Amino acid sequence: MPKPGPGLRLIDVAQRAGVSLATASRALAGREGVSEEVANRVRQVSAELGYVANPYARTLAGGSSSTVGLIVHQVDDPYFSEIAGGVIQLAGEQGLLVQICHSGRDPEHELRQIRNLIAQRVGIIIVAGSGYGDPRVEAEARTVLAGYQRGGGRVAVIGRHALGADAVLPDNEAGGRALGTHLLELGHRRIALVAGTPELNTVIDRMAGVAAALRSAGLSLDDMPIVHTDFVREGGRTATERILRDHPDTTAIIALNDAMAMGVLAVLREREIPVPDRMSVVGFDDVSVAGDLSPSLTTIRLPMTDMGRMALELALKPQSTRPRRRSTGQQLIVRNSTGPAPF
Amino acid sequence: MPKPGPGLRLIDVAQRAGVSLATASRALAGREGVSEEVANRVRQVSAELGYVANPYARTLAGGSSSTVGLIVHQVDDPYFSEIAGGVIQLAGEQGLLVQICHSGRDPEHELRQIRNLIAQRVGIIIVAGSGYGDPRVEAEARTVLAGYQRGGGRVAVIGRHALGADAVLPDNEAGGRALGTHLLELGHRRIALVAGTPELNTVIDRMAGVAAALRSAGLSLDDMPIVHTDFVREGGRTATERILRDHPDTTAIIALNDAMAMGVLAVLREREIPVPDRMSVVGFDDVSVAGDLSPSLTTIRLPMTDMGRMALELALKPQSTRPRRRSTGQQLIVRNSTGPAPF
DNA sequence: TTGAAAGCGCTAACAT
DNA sequence: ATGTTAGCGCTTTCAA
Repeated sequence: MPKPGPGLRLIDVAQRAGVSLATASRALAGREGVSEEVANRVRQVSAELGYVANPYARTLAGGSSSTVGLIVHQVDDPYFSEIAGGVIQLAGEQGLLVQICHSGRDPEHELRQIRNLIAQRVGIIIVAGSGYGDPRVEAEARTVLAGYQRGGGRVAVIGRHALGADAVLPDNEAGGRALGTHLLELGHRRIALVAGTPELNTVIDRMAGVAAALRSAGLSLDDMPIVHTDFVREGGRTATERILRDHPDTTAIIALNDAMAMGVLAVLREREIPVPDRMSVVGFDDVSVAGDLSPSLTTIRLPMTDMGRMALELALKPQSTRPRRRSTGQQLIVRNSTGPAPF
Repeated sequence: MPKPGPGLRLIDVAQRAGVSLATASRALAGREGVSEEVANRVRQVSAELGYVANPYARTLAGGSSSTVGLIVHQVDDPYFSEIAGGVIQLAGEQGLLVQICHSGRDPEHELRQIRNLIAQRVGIIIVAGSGYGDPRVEAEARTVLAGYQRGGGRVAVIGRHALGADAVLPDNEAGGRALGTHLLELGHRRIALVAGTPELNTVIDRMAGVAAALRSAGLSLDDMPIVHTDFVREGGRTATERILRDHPDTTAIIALNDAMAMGVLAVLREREIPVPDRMSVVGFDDVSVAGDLSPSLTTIRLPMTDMGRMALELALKPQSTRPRRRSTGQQLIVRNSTGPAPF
């Protein structure tokens, strides 16, 4: 609908520079086959005129698309909004535009979004958010992305290993272990796990870390109550209610992300169960509000903004023969939601 | 770079359906000039084949671009991430893609982003975030957007009136008044204002509301300490420190957004100043964590997600002769950060 | 090193 | 109601 905006076309630049369309194109794209002198003149004229290529024409003609597609569960979930912030930041520096869409943590819907982005001919796709334990669920996405990559598209994923693409991997297992160790050191033995739905890889990995920590202390995760609910705040609420009802002697709750931890804290506050005096609570992610909660939350810090940047960085490099992997590191942040076991 | 993805073109659909390119185009676009019967057949075939139009070709040929550009201060600021969530939600329902970029609350940078989006030929531009009191600062953006709209582009803004476009306007003044009234009713008389930078319209409007409430009680904002700092969490911290130092007898602090309120609460917590017993605190926006803070925050609720949806709704309607305006409503949410004045 | 010309896949006049 | 055709602005062979 919008008419030619600036209305400035490459041919205008070419004419002013006294060269042909082809030469102008080559000069601006920095391709070779143009003398330095002519190339400079063209670039100069282009800058003076404030010329910006029409991306539709460019892409249609076979040039590469300068937009990156980003799929997140929900942008208004702080974990994802921080990742998105990182992607947008770096994209801005590189002159790229970012298209964001929601997967709603639904593999079907996610697949649809991936297809959509491919149909939109974005040049880069970044998929953020946990993968699914069941490989069949992701098989199709993997296939589609493989085709896309074969066609020259670049893909990077955050927090999933099974997609055959460059990956930024949060240290979920190490983080889980750090949380478990922290609580054990405080003397807790009756620890409940507020976990997201068990199909999520993130949940599986974080649980494995906790299990490892328990094992080192001669304990087993199998003896602890584990409640699987949605991987969001409300899930944390539900799970906590169930734990308080079925395992009233629990002294510590591990929530596998900060969103769930917020739900946990909310229920404990309503029931007037003192944290950490009667119940310790830990989260995972260290979203930016974690330190402002009531009480401030002990959690594992993941560098979400950097993870977004890293993913785009990977995608910006030429494709490698084998998928690259970058792990993020993690750090235990002890705040006021954890204390010694009451008994 | 990415090759034809599915490689499916409109002509393929047309052939399979046994019609011409033009007919297929008309049928899929829902334009008239095609018999119901043929149109259905084409749509059927298209669906079966999983055809998705190449948006670059479509836009280049003069069709309307199906992407909407959204400019926010920062996506990882909850206020904006919720707005973005609303926009993306509705966009998804409409089959549109959303390109997000950051303005960084810098008018120059914002202007650059607007230009960029126009150059990218997006069909719709949504600008979220406060405008600037000084009309000159926005004059250029206004001009650029006017040109864009003349060319058929659609624009909607959130939280600013001076851009000559359809606008979603938060009830900042009414909200400010509600906050002032609430504190006055609790008996507070020494109220300090933690305000964002005074160039922001949002700040000006919210302050005006507070001033009105005070006036109704025979008081004046001029007699209260007002500290202008950055409109973010850190600004709230700085301002609070200054207030505690210079006006130790203050009994209530009005922060003009929740981010600042979080900074206020953080400082009070560190100084062990009891909230609300010694100091009441209110915020503005009701970001989703407001209820989980320590203590939970009394604030003004704005329907951010809906505001995002509303903005896109406005932009989806054909342009009207005069800019449309929708106000959002607001609601005082009383939580645990406010209580009776201690003296 | 440079230019001319053939598309990329679609929409929109213009014919029929 | 349907088909034909001329572009949209660019990249990229292919010639010169």
